[in-house]
Amino acid sequence: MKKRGHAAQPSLSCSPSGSGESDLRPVEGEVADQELATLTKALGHPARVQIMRLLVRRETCVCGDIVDELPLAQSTVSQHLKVLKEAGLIKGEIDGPRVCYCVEPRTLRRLKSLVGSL
Amino acid sequence: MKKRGHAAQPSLSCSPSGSGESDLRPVEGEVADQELATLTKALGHPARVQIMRLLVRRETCVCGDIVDELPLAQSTVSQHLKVLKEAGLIKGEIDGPRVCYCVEPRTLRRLKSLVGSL
DNA sequence: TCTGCGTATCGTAATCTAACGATAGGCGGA
DNA sequence: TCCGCCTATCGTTAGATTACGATACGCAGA
Repeated sequence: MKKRGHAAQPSLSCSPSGSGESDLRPVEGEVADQELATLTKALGHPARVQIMRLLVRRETCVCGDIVDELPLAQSTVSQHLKVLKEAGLIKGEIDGPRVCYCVEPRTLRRLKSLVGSL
Repeated sequence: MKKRGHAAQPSLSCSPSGSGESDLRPVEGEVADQELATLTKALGHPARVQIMRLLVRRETCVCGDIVDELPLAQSTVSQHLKVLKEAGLIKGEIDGPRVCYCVEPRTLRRLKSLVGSL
C-alpha cells in the first residue's frame, strides 16, 4: 500500500453521466442469457469484485491507485482491468500520463436487470 | 430434445418455501466480496444461466428433463448442476429413481442483494 | 532531447475449466 | 431376483485462466 500522492485531484473526466435512461433490451432469451453469463463471468473473481467496489465507492475516476489497493502485481491488476473493460463494466480514459478508470453505469444497470430477472 | 414423458407430475418435493425472511449478512466487506465472486463465477457460463432460467420459470422441481433442454452431454450437464449446487444456487432432492432440482431462493436473493449493492 | 513514472503487453508456468465417453451405483418394475 | 432407466463419477483431452517478471510504450517535466 505505498502511497503515490495523487489521489487528491478528482479529475472526473468520466462523469456519472447517463444515469437515467432506461434499457429497452430484453432480459430473457438466448442473447440475454449469453450476456448475463459474460457479465457474471467477468465479475466472477474476488480481485475484480474488489476493483468494482473501489470504482463504485469513489464515484470519480480512480487512477493507478488500484494497484496499491490489491495484493497483486501490477501486470495482474492490469489484466483484471482488461477483463472488466472488455465486458463493458468499466471504462478507461487516458488522462495525461496515467489512465483513469470508472464504472460504466449502463452496463452495471444492465447486469442488475439481468440478475433481477432470475 | 428427445422426450421421455414424465414431465407431467409436478412432484414439488422442494417447495418455494422461505420466500420471505430477510438476510442479515452484510453486503460489503471481504466476506461479501468473496461471496459475490463465488456466486457470479458459478453463474458465469451460458449453460448454467440457462439451467437457472429453466428452474426459475417452472417453479416446481425439474427432474432429468434438463439434459434434454441443453445441447450438451448428460455428464456435462451433471457437472454444471454440481457447480450450481456447490455454490448453493440450486438444491437437488432425490425423488425415487431420479433427482429433482430447484432453485435455492435464499441464495438467489442473496445474489441479487450483492449485485444490487454495486 | 532525455529521463522517469505509470500502464499495457509479452512470454511463461501452474492451475482450473469444459467437454466427452465410459462406467458405476441406486431405485422401481417385471 | 434381475433388468432397465436415470444420475453421478472417473479419466482424459483441449483450451482458458491466473499469476508473475520482464519489457515496451507514451506522456510530462527537467
